Amino acid sequence: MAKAENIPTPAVKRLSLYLRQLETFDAKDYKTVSSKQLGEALSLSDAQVRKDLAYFGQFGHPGVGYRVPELIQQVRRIMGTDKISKVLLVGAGNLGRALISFRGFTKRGFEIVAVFDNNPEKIGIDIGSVDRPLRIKPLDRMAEVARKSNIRMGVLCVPAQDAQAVAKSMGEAGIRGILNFAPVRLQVDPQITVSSVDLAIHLEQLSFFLNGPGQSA
Amino acid sequence: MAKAENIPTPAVKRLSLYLRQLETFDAKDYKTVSSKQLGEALSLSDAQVRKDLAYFGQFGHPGVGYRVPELIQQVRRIMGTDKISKVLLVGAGNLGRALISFRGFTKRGFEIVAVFDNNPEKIGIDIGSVDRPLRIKPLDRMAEVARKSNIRMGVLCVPAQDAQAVAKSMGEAGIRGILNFAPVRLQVDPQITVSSVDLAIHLEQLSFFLNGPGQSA
DNA sequence: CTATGTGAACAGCTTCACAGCG
DNA sequence: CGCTGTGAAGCTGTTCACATAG
Repeated sequence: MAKAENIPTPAVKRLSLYLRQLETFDAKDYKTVSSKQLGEALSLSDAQVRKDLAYFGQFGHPGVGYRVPELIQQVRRIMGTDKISKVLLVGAGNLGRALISFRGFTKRGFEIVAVFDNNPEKIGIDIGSVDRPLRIKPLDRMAEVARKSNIRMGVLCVPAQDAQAVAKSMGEAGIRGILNFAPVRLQVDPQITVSSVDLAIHLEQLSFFLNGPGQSA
Repeated sequence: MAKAENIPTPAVKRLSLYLRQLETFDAKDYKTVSSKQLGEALSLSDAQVRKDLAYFGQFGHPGVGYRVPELIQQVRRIMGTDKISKVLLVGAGNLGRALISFRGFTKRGFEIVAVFDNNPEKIGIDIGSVDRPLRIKPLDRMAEVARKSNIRMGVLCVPAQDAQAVAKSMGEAGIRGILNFAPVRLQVDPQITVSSVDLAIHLEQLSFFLNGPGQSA
């Protein structure tokens, strides 16, 4: 019923959580699951779960709950992770290399297929797993490679001072979604979606709750 | 005026952003900055900036703006990052090792002082920078080390299936804030604060906006 | 009788608009 | 005058409670 435009952003975020939890239930051979069960596993109210899922369609069966494999398929389709998405990565530093080896991306339908860096000492080096190595390419080849392989998502893990420039290049290379690890607010064209992960900020949040105002210590 | 309890969570998150932006202005030798300037740099409204800062105290000077160095100090104090916080890390996999080498933590007042893993092949190995190596210790020594060094924050980057058990151990070791990279909802005692970073979910978010409903392609 | 989907009530956050201070 | 701090208004998201379907 809901037509994609009125869906609250928090609901979209939780959709990923539902998928993961559904997969866990599926692995345990649950055939159906109720909004209550799903909610308890994720610390959400049952009403929240129902309302969220209802934004995307009518998946539930009154008196029964949600059929697990069916809902998994639906959610994957909605999120576009029913097919594998090719991803490029820019910045072969510590974090970049860790992300290339990160299994979690592959598990959820993302494959890093190209790596770029502008450090001459890194270009040409193979990184990643031995069985499927990735050769680091110079940044100026990004547009060419992205277009040829039709890559539309990119991971950005270069130093903060380079991030804005690289984001611009990514846009010009046809990248439409950027996962940004640099601690800056990227200015990009409106058709490009940016999702930022700021590692230090998360620690600062913890610090606030531990050391901030209202603490006895 | 506001007494720490009524502060909206989003405002606390933005406080980190303000600090970072203020430091940028400070590096450019700005003496004062207005809520408008701060807001523009972070894509926030000026009213938002003023309201957020006002939750934590009266820092502004009417007709002038905010004095940059003064506000930096205040915000650091509020967040508890005016002093260096010791942090331990559990899980010396790819991500863990990348985080240990990550400069961003140090820059913002966090120092990783101990690393734990339960893989016998890793225990005893030195990782991190050559000048200040960290020797990987077995998990069962965590409580001892944490108490001796008075460590209250921890980074958790073990595989999903081990995360809950390790989180429990961290609680028992006196850790009060956990930065969790495992894709699970951790169940912890209420006095423990958890902040989770789920890398795959961020990519899924991008996928939704790129490949999800309402896309022409 | 069980569990969904959903309008209505509620809560929380953001924006507005302006009084007040330097 | 310029810019902050803040009640009031507005908006977005969450919870409630119930009609409805199996």
